[in-house]
Amino acid sequence: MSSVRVRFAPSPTGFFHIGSARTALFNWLYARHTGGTFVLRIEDTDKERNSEQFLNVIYDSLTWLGLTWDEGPKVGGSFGPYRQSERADIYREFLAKLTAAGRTYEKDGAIWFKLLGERYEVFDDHRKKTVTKVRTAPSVIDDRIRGRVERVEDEDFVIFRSDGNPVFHFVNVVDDIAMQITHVIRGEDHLSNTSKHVELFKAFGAPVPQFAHIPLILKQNGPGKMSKRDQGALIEEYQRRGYIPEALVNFLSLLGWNPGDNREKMPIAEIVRLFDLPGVNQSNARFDDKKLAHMNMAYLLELPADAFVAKAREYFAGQTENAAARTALAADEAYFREVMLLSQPKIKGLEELPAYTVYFFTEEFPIDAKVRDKVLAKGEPKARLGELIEALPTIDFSTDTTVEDGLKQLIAAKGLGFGDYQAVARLALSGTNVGPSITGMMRVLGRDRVKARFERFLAS
RNA sequence: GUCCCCAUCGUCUAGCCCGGUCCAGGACACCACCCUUUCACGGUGAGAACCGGGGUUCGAAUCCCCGUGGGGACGCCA
Repeated sequence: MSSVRVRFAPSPTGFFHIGSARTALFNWLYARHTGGTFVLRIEDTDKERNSEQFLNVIYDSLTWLGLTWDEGPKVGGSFGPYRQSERADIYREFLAKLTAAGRTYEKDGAIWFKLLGERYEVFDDHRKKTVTKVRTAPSVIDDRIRGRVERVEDEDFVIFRSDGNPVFHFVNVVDDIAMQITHVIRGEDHLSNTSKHVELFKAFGAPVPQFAHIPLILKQNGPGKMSKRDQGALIEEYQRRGYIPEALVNFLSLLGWNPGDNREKMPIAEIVRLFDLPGVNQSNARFDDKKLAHMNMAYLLELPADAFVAKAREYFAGQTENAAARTALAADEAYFREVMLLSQPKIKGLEELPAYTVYFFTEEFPIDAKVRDKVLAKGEPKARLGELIEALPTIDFSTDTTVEDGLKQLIAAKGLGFGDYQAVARLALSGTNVGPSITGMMRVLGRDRVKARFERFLAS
């Protein structure tokens, strides 16, 4: 194990979103790439806005994505506790050090961090008030992604609120020191905070960690960075919609990073092998759900049969509000499997499955009126269906190929084309014009059900 | 307003560090065609970009400067 220690430090103040997941992923990737340690630390110092529900969403989402942490809540570690709400003593201790060094003062009931340098007053246009500034040397940040960044930190800031709770900048730095974090990999929105953090590290006499500020993910439509309210922003939404976590991770890894060649779909082990901080882009990336969906389809397509059926079953089980899903789940297991495998090469996402397969599980499936009119308008579809019914006893239903052979014999005998039978048979069987191959459909439905549906359609 | 970051097809990006191999490559999306038993998958092809202006240089997507544009920060939120 290398000496690299990175941390992902979310605060449970809202649902877990894409941007947070990507930050977690890049930390995780760096830890795995270097053989280092990935620490999960919960920054829950703002008692007003935290909730256990959001905390569980963080655990669930990280676990679902496969971003397992080496130290943190649930798994422990030698630098715990890993929830800041449980580290009050540590913060008091560190505060005492700062106070002993003469770097703090009290104002309005809060404790402030005192910058070193000459003080002067100036009117701040933006905040519309007079503020006290300090002449300080610029903080130099040697960022592993941005390069050298200079920023002047010229105002004292609060480190303990008047309610006695420590503030983000303080706990963040204290914990990075206490947990011996070597690399701080976080969103670029923190770049301007970094000078505060550097001043604190220095005041503590602690080594400043390596910083790596990754680009932000911008919302797909409209200006600004992606926020929790945006369409498609929440990880749990993808979980609910049956996305393959590996596909989401693969997609996320490509938002701001690439392997240096044209490859996109890659196993996670390969991403881990190639990932490094200097390879991360400096510019923000716009989220593109179409590309994500495409990646998901690619993963779905190559899932082994057992895995696909298991995923499908899991997805259906989660759709408790969906009548089609409930009905499908109640069906015979082997039959369910056949239906799913027939559909696997056809769908773009698991969420299509209940509607896509509804007619396999019930006789009460909807008939698409437009398709019906279209099919009925051409040729003599009902006559063809009658011929099919006659031929049914001679068709071998054991495999797709035998069904196909049977159909071909009929077609040859009548001197017609496949298309003359396909559309009407499909309509009678499924009520629509999209679906798996007609031969596979017939085989899975079975002779009796096929016959009944053909006859019912003729009678209608 | 101040400070910081960024800038290649509509989008994600390769190329930039180490100027010439780039009339700029790949992917998603879109369009056309092919495959086909519907719908997809797949295949082939088309359209589509170096933000603008200066400079350095024999030569700049690549280096420098200035604009402009985009993003972020400026909380007793994190």
